[in-house]
Amino acid sequence: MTRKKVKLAFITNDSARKATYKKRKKGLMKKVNELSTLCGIDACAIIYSPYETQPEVWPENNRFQHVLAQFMRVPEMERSKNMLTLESFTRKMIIKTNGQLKKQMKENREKEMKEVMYQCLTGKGSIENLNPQDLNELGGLVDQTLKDISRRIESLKKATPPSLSPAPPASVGGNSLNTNNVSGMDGMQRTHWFTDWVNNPSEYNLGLGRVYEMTQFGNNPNPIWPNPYFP
Amino acid sequence: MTRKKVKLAFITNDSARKATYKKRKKGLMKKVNELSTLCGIDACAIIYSPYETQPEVWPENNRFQHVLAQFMRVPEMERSKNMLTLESFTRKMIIKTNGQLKKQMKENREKEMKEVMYQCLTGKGSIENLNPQDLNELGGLVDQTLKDISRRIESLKKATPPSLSPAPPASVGGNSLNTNNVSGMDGMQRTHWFTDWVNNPSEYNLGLGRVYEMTQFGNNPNPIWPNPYFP
DNA sequence: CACCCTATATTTAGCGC
DNA sequence: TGCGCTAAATATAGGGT
Repeated sequence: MTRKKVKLAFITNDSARKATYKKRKKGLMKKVNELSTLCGIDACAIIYSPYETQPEVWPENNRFQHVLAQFMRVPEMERSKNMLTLESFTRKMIIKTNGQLKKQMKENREKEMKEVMYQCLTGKGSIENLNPQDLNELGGLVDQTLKDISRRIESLKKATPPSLSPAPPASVGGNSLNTNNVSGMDGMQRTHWFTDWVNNPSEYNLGLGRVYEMTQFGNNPNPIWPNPYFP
Repeated sequence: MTRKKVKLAFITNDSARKATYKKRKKGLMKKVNELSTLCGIDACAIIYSPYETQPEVWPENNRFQHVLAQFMRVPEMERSKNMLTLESFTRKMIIKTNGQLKKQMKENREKEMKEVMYQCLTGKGSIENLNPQDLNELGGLVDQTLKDISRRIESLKKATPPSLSPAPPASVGGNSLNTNNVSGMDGMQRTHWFTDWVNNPSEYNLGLGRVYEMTQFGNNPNPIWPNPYFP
């Protein structure tokens, strides 16, 4: 594999150029969105490519209107014509994004399930309003987790026979654990995304960044048992 | 150091937000330029920030005109007003870029000097048209290089007493060396950049990417002596 | 062509000055 | 405020499917 550093120059190979175009356009759009979100500002990008019949406008099309309108007063008529362009673009985006969404929803479901389990263990939630299927899935998850715990206990027994608890730094209220692990739920993406997204499809590719594995349970490199959060 | 993964959300801390804004704006502009250059297409970005009085338009302002004009027919008057905006923006850019340029020119000079030396060694060039200062600098460089070579020879003597030449793979015409090293000059940026740049200041930050060290001489991790290019 | 994968290249948080 | 630095986080080129 020759992952070389490409020179900043026109790519002559047609297919390579197109591939790069697609990858980079996506990256660029993401960046524009990030900048705009992180800093609470308006920004937009316009891309003219031979690969698309419509100019690729960007981010958050509602904002785009705002930005551009502010930049140069556009006659009403022109503006409405613009709207149409954006609509078709958005429609395409929705199709494109569908695949990602599906996968994401599956991952999210797993995460939610884990959170439910976690909540139950800490007495902060109940399973009363779960439907049969959910309960079934939750059951499987609990089983798996118990197995993981047993395994962990066994390995600890072997490693440090006398003390079963190499106890973490310490503990009133259990806030001693690395916050990154315990409240790792922060990064969780919920299924109601879908609703948000339907209402605001302008969130290109759903703003789905990389989704990180939860680290509370399972075979993570940083197991956190013994865990002060456990009663 | 806690280089954490920032959440994609508005940064509340004012100074942090501004810092991020600046860094990311720069990155974004660079990306727009790269996309446009690599794929030979027109693209632009517009950023509205509270940190600047002027909307931050972007890349290649001449192209920008083209793109935007194509996107929506702008009345002549509006367009010229726009020009003014872009001009002031460019002026600001020039100042901002000056620092980088200076540093870059210095690095470039060093690289050119090395190339001259290299050319001389391979009999492809001469020092006849160099001025006194250049010659002086070249002399210093040659001295330094000779010292480096001696040091390298000494270390090789110690390391492998019998054979002074752990000779690289092979050699008709010396094209056996890793092309990345020998023709590493490819990436060299020349001083006439300055001229190009003056004529086309729209090349934000001069398109100066990271500049890589040459690896032919000096204390690099991959010394290439014995070198078939040496007579 | 659209995706997936992964070795590398680039970008950028968070710091210290 | 801005800059340089470095560890991490991300983006991507090339190659497969």
